[in-house]
Amino acid sequence: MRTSTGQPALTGKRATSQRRLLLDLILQNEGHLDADELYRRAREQESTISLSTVYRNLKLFKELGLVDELHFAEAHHHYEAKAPAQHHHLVCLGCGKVIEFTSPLTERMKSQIQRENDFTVTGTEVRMKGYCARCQTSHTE
Amino acid sequence: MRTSTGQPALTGKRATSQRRLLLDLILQNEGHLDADELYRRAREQESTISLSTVYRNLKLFKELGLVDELHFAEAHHHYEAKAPAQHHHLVCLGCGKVIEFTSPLTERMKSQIQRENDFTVTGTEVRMKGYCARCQTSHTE
DNA sequence: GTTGGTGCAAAGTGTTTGCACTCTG
DNA sequence: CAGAGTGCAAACACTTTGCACCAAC
Repeated sequence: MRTSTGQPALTGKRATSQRRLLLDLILQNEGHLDADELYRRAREQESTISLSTVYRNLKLFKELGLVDELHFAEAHHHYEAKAPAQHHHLVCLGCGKVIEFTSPLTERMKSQIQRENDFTVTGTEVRMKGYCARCQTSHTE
Repeated sequence: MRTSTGQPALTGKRATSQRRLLLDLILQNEGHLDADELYRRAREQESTISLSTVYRNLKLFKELGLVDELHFAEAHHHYEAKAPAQHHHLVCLGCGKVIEFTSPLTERMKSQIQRENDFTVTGTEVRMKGYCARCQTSHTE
Protein backbone atom coordinates (compact mmCIF):
# COMPACT_ATOMS: atom_id res chain seq x y z
CA MET A 1 0.00 0.00 0.00
CA ARG A 2 3.01 2.22 0.50
CA THR A 3 1.18 4.55 2.88
CA SER A 4 3.48 7.40 2.02
CA THR A 5 3.48 9.02 5.38
CA GLY A 6 4.99 12.06 3.77
CA GLN A 7 8.34 10.51 4.41
CA PRO A 8 11.08 12.52 5.99
CA ALA A 9 14.55 13.26 4.87
CA LEU A 10 16.24 10.61 2.85
CA THR A 11 18.55 13.50 2.03
CA GLY A 12 20.54 12.65 -1.01
CA LYS A 13 19.80 8.97 -0.66
CA ARG A 14 17.97 7.13 -3.35
CA ALA A 15 14.35 6.42 -2.63
CA THR A 16 14.15 2.83 -3.72
CA SER A 17 10.92 0.93 -3.24
CA GLN A 18 12.55 -1.27 -0.60
CA ARG A 19 13.83 1.71 1.32
CA ARG A 20 10.52 3.50 1.27
CA LEU A 21 8.68 0.38 2.31
CA LEU A 22 10.99 -0.23 5.26
CA LEU A 23 10.78 3.33 6.43
CA ASP A 24 7.00 3.26 6.19
CA LEU A 25 6.80 0.11 8.23
CA ILE A 26 8.95 1.58 10.95
CA LEU A 27 7.09 4.85 11.06
CA GLN A 28 3.70 3.19 11.10
CA ASN A 29 4.62 0.80 13.82
CA GLU A 30 4.20 2.14 17.29
CA GLY A 31 6.36 -0.39 19.08
CA HIS A 32 9.81 -1.61 18.38
CA LEU A 33 10.76 -4.04 15.72
CA ASP A 34 13.75 -6.23 15.40
CA ALA A 35 15.39 -6.71 12.04
CA ASP A 36 13.78 -10.06 11.49
CA GLU A 37 10.27 -8.88 12.29
CA LEU A 38 10.75 -5.96 9.94
CA TYR A 39 12.01 -8.34 7.30
CA ARG A 40 8.96 -10.55 7.70
CA ARG A 41 6.58 -7.64 7.39
CA ALA A 42 8.40 -6.17 4.44
CA ARG A 43 8.26 -9.48 2.62
CA GLU A 44 4.49 -9.44 2.81
CA GLN A 45 4.52 -6.50 0.44
CA GLU A 46 7.71 -7.04 -1.47
CA SER A 47 8.40 -10.72 -1.40
CA THR A 48 11.87 -10.56 -2.88
CA ILE A 49 13.37 -8.12 -0.40
CA SER A 50 16.44 -9.49 1.32
CA LEU A 51 17.50 -9.46 4.91
CA SER A 52 20.72 -7.69 3.99
CA THR A 53 18.69 -4.85 2.58
CA VAL A 54 16.86 -4.62 5.86
CA TYR A 55 20.09 -4.42 7.78
CA ARG A 56 21.68 -1.98 5.39
CA ASN A 57 18.72 0.33 5.60
CA LEU A 58 18.37 0.10 9.34
CA LYS A 59 21.98 1.16 9.53
CA LEU A 60 21.30 4.05 7.19
CA PHE A 61 18.20 5.18 9.08
CA LYS A 62 20.18 5.11 12.26
CA GLU A 63 22.87 7.27 10.70
CA LEU A 64 20.29 9.69 9.39
CA GLY A 65 18.83 9.85 12.88
CA LEU A 66 15.49 8.48 11.77
CA VAL A 67 15.41 5.52 14.09
CA ASP A 68 16.80 4.58 17.46
CA GLU A 69 18.48 1.32 18.17
CA LEU A 70 17.56 -0.31 21.45
CA HIS A 71 19.64 -2.87 23.27
CA PHE A 72 17.56 -5.09 25.44
CA ALA A 73 18.87 -8.19 27.10
CA GLU A 74 18.49 -10.20 23.93
CA ALA A 75 21.22 -10.96 21.47
CA HIS A 76 19.65 -8.89 18.76
CA HIS A 77 18.61 -5.26 18.55
CA HIS A 78 15.31 -3.49 18.37
CA TYR A 79 14.58 -0.41 16.36
CA GLU A 80 11.94 2.24 16.71
CA ALA A 81 11.12 5.45 14.94
CA LYS A 82 12.87 8.33 16.62
CA ALA A 83 10.37 9.63 19.10
CA PRO A 84 9.27 13.24 19.02
CA ALA A 85 9.32 13.08 22.81
CA GLN A 86 11.89 11.22 24.78
CA HIS A 87 10.53 8.11 26.41
CA HIS A 88 11.84 5.16 28.32
CA HIS A 89 11.13 1.49 28.73
CA LEU A 90 9.65 -0.75 31.37
CA VAL A 91 10.08 -4.41 30.55
CA CYS A 92 8.08 -7.23 32.10
CA LEU A 93 10.31 -10.19 32.84
CA GLY A 94 7.27 -12.41 32.96
CA CYS A 95 5.54 -11.83 29.65
CA GLY A 96 8.07 -9.66 27.83
CA LYS A 97 5.68 -6.78 27.42
CA VAL A 98 7.36 -3.42 26.99
CA ILE A 99 5.70 -0.29 28.34
CA GLU A 100 6.95 3.11 27.38
CA PHE A 101 6.93 5.89 29.90
CA THR A 102 8.19 9.37 30.44
CA SER A 103 9.15 11.10 33.62
CA PRO A 104 10.07 14.67 34.39
CA LEU A 105 12.64 13.26 36.76
CA THR A 106 14.87 12.15 33.90
CA GLU A 107 15.34 15.75 32.87
CA ARG A 108 16.34 16.69 36.38
CA MET A 109 18.67 13.75 36.61
CA LYS A 110 20.27 14.78 33.36
CA SER A 111 21.10 18.26 34.56
CA GLN A 112 22.36 16.91 37.86
CA ILE A 113 24.66 14.44 36.13
CA GLN A 114 25.91 16.99 33.63
CA ARG A 115 26.80 19.38 36.38
CA GLU A 116 28.47 16.83 38.61
CA ASN A 117 30.57 15.23 35.89
CA ASP A 118 31.30 18.13 33.61
CA PHE A 119 29.67 16.31 30.75
CA THR A 120 27.42 17.30 27.89
CA VAL A 121 24.68 14.70 27.86
CA THR A 122 23.15 14.11 24.45
CA GLY A 123 20.99 11.13 25.25
CA THR A 124 19.40 9.48 28.25
CA GLU A 125 17.97 6.02 28.40
CA VAL A 126 16.20 4.58 31.38
CA ARG A 127 15.27 0.94 31.46
CA MET A 128 13.39 -0.71 34.28
CA LYS A 129 12.68 -4.38 34.62
CA GLY A 130 10.14 -6.11 36.76
CA TYR A 131 6.77 -7.78 36.68
CA CYS A 132 3.48 -6.38 35.45
CA ALA A 133 0.31 -6.71 37.48
CA ARG A 134 -0.68 -9.97 35.83
CA CYS A 135 2.72 -11.60 36.06
CA GLN A 136 3.18 -10.58 39.68
CA THR A 137 0.40 -12.93 40.67
CA SER A 138 1.63 -15.94 38.75
CA HIS A 139 5.10 -15.11 39.96
CA THR A 140 4.20 -15.21 43.66
CA GLU A 141 7.23 -15.91 45.72
CA MET B 1 47.70 -16.07 42.75
CA ARG B 2 44.04 -16.89 43.35
CA THR B 3 43.48 -13.92 45.64
CA SER B 4 40.66 -15.71 47.44
CA THR B 5 38.56 -12.69 48.13
CA GLY B 6 36.58 -14.79 50.55
CA GLN B 7 34.38 -15.74 47.67
CA PRO B 8 30.65 -15.57 47.98
CA ALA B 9 27.98 -18.16 47.46
CA LEU B 10 28.68 -20.74 44.87
CA THR B 11 25.87 -22.53 46.64
CA GLY B 12 25.83 -26.16 45.70
CA LYS B 13 28.01 -25.54 42.68
CA ARG B 14 31.40 -27.11 42.43
CA ALA B 15 34.29 -24.81 43.17
CA THR B 16 36.56 -25.72 40.31
CA SER B 17 39.79 -23.84 39.87
CA GLN B 18 38.53 -22.25 36.67
CA ARG B 19 35.34 -21.09 38.33
CA ARG B 20 37.15 -19.61 41.29
CA LEU B 21 39.63 -17.88 39.07
CA LEU B 22 36.94 -16.31 36.91
CA LEU B 23 34.97 -15.14 39.87
CA ASP B 24 38.07 -13.62 41.43
CA LEU B 25 38.90 -11.75 38.27
CA ILE B 26 35.43 -10.31 38.06
CA LEU B 27 35.33 -9.30 41.69
CA GLN B 28 38.76 -7.74 41.61
CA ASN B 29 38.06 -5.76 38.51
CA GLU B 30 36.39 -2.48 39.10
CA GLY B 31 35.19 -1.88 35.57
CA HIS B 32 33.30 -4.08 33.23
CA LEU B 33 34.76 -6.93 31.28
CA ASP B 34 33.55 -8.62 28.20
CA ALA B 35 33.81 -12.37 27.83
CA ASP B 36 36.87 -12.17 25.67
CA GLU B 37 38.77 -9.84 27.98
CA LEU B 38 37.96 -12.10 30.90
CA TYR B 39 39.14 -15.08 28.87
CA ARG B 40 42.41 -13.35 28.07
CA ARG B 41 43.05 -12.48 31.69
CA ALA B 42 42.10 -15.93 32.92
CA ARG B 43 44.49 -17.54 30.48
CA GLU B 44 47.36 -15.65 32.02
CA GLN B 45 46.91 -17.73 35.13
CA GLU B 46 45.42 -20.89 33.77
CA SER B 47 46.57 -21.19 30.23
CA THR B 48 44.35 -24.10 29.25
CA ILE B 49 41.05 -22.54 30.23
CA SER B 50 38.60 -22.43 27.37
CA LEU B 51 36.30 -19.73 26.16
CA SER B 52 33.30 -22.00 26.60
CA THR B 53 34.12 -22.28 30.26
CA VAL B 54 34.15 -18.51 30.49
CA TYR B 55 30.74 -18.28 28.89
CA ARG B 56 29.29 -21.11 30.92
CA ASN B 57 30.45 -19.54 34.14
CA LEU B 58 29.34 -16.05 33.23
CA LYS B 59 25.92 -17.52 32.64
CA LEU B 60 26.05 -19.26 35.99
CA PHE B 61 27.20 -16.14 37.86
CA LYS B 62 24.40 -14.22 36.27
CA GLU B 63 21.89 -16.80 37.40
CA LEU B 64 23.31 -16.77 40.90
CA GLY B 65 23.00 -13.00 40.86
CA LEU B 66 26.73 -12.48 41.29
CA VAL B 67 27.26 -10.39 38.19
CA ASP B 68 25.25 -8.06 36.04
CA GLU B 69 25.21 -8.21 32.31
CA LEU B 70 25.37 -4.86 30.54
CA HIS B 71 24.23 -4.21 27.01
CA PHE B 72 26.01 -1.33 25.43
CA ALA B 73 25.80 -0.53 21.77
CA GLU B 74 28.29 -3.20 20.86
CA ALA B 75 27.52 -6.64 19.60
CA HIS B 76 28.88 -8.28 22.69
CA HIS B 77 28.04 -7.98 26.37
CA HIS B 78 29.89 -6.60 29.34
CA TYR B 79 29.82 -8.04 32.80
CA GLU B 80 30.51 -6.50 36.15
CA ALA B 81 30.36 -7.71 39.72
CA LYS B 82 26.97 -7.00 41.18
CA ALA B 83 27.35 -3.69 42.91
CA PRO B 84 26.53 -3.37 46.57
CA ALA B 85 24.96 -0.06 45.64
CA GLN B 86 23.03 0.49 42.48
CA HIS B 87 24.84 2.65 39.99
CA HIS B 88 24.41 3.82 36.44
CA HIS B 89 26.51 4.64 33.43
CA LEU B 90 27.57 7.76 31.63
CA VAL B 91 29.32 6.99 28.36
CA CYS B 92 31.50 9.43 26.47
CA LEU B 93 30.87 9.17 22.74
CA GLY B 94 34.21 10.80 22.10
CA CYS B 95 36.69 8.64 23.97
CA GLY B 96 34.50 5.78 25.13
CA LYS B 97 35.17 6.41 28.78
CA VAL B 98 32.47 5.08 31.09
CA ILE B 99 31.70 6.92 34.31
CA GLU B 100 29.54 5.36 36.96
CA PHE B 101 27.17 7.49 38.94
CA THR B 102 24.33 7.24 41.37
CA SER B 103 21.41 9.53 41.87
CA PRO B 104 18.69 9.62 44.47
CA LEU B 105 16.34 10.56 41.67
CA THR B 106 16.38 7.03 40.28
CA GLU B 107 14.78 5.75 43.46
CA ARG B 108 12.06 8.36 43.17
CA MET B 109 11.54 7.58 39.54
CA LYS B 110 11.23 3.92 40.37
CA SER B 111 8.44 4.45 42.84
CA GLN B 112 6.69 6.81 40.49
CA ILE B 113 6.79 4.30 37.65
CA GLN B 114 5.72 1.41 39.83
CA ARG B 115 2.74 3.31 41.04
CA GLU B 116 1.67 4.58 37.65
CA ASN B 117 1.99 1.27 35.85
CA ASP B 118 1.05 -1.22 38.53
CA PHE B 119 4.42 -2.88 38.14
CA THR B 120 6.92 -4.36 40.53
CA VAL B 121 10.25 -3.01 39.42
CA THR B 122 13.19 -5.27 40.21
CA GLY B 123 15.91 -3.40 38.37
CA THR B 124 16.60 0.05 37.04
CA GLU B 125 19.26 0.99 34.58
CA VAL B 126 20.04 4.51 33.48
CA ARG B 127 22.42 5.13 30.66
CA MET B 128 23.42 8.57 29.50
CA LYS B 129 25.54 9.37 26.50
CA GLY B 130 27.39 12.52 25.67
CA TYR B 131 30.80 14.11 25.69
CA CYS B 132 33.19 14.51 28.58
CA ALA B 133 34.93 17.80 29.30
CA ARG B 134 37.92 16.96 27.19
CA CYS B 135 35.97 15.65 24.21
CA GLN B 136 33.56 18.57 24.22
CA THR B 137 36.36 20.85 23.17
CA SER B 138 37.58 18.74 20.29
CA HIS B 139 33.98 18.16 19.32
CA THR B 140 33.11 21.84 19.04
CA GLU B 141 30.06 22.42 16.92
C1' DG C 1 32.15 -43.76 42.16
C1' DT C 2 28.69 -40.13 40.43
C1' DT C 3 27.86 -36.60 37.93
C1' DG C 4 28.89 -31.70 37.33
C1' DG C 5 32.36 -29.32 34.98
C1' DT C 6 35.86 -28.98 31.45
C1' DG C 7 38.27 -28.52 26.69
C1' DC C 8 37.66 -29.03 22.14
C1' DA C 9 35.42 -28.69 17.81
C1' DA C 10 31.40 -28.03 15.58
C1' DA C 11 26.95 -25.72 15.22
C1' DG C 12 24.03 -21.56 16.11
C1' DT C 13 22.75 -16.79 16.25
C1' DG C 14 22.47 -12.13 14.49
C1' DT C 15 24.88 -9.12 11.39
C1' DT C 16 28.05 -7.69 7.62
C1' DT C 17 30.26 -7.97 3.11
C1' DG C 18 31.84 -9.17 -1.91
C1' DC C 19 29.98 -9.56 -6.17
C1' DA C 20 27.36 -9.06 -10.35
C1' DC C 21 23.11 -7.15 -11.64
C1' DT C 22 19.43 -3.40 -11.45
C1' DC C 23 17.30 0.80 -11.15
C1' DT C 24 17.20 5.73 -9.47
C1' DG C 25 18.45 10.25 -10.35
C1' DC D 1 24.26 5.92 -18.17
C1' DA D 2 27.03 6.26 -13.73
C1' DG D 3 27.01 4.60 -9.55
C1' DA D 4 23.96 3.90 -5.38
C1' DG D 5 21.35 0.14 -3.97
C1' DT D 6 19.92 -4.66 -4.33
C1' DG D 7 19.73 -10.06 -3.75
C1' DC D 8 22.33 -13.77 -2.92
C1' DA D 9 25.71 -16.52 -0.69
C1' DA D 10 29.53 -16.62 1.84
C1' DA D 11 32.02 -14.59 5.75
C1' DC D 12 31.91 -12.63 10.43
C1' DA D 13 31.78 -12.12 15.47
C1' DC D 14 29.90 -13.68 19.51
C1' DT D 15 27.76 -17.39 21.96
C1' DT D 16 26.02 -22.11 22.74
C1' DT D 17 26.22 -27.15 22.54
C1' DG D 18 27.58 -32.34 21.97
C1' DC D 19 30.81 -35.30 23.40
C1' DA D 20 34.45 -37.76 25.80
C1' DC D 21 37.33 -37.10 29.59
C1' DC D 22 38.44 -35.43 34.42
C1' DA D 23 38.05 -34.01 39.05
C1' DA D 24 35.02 -32.22 43.13
C1' DC D 25 32.09 -33.90 46.31
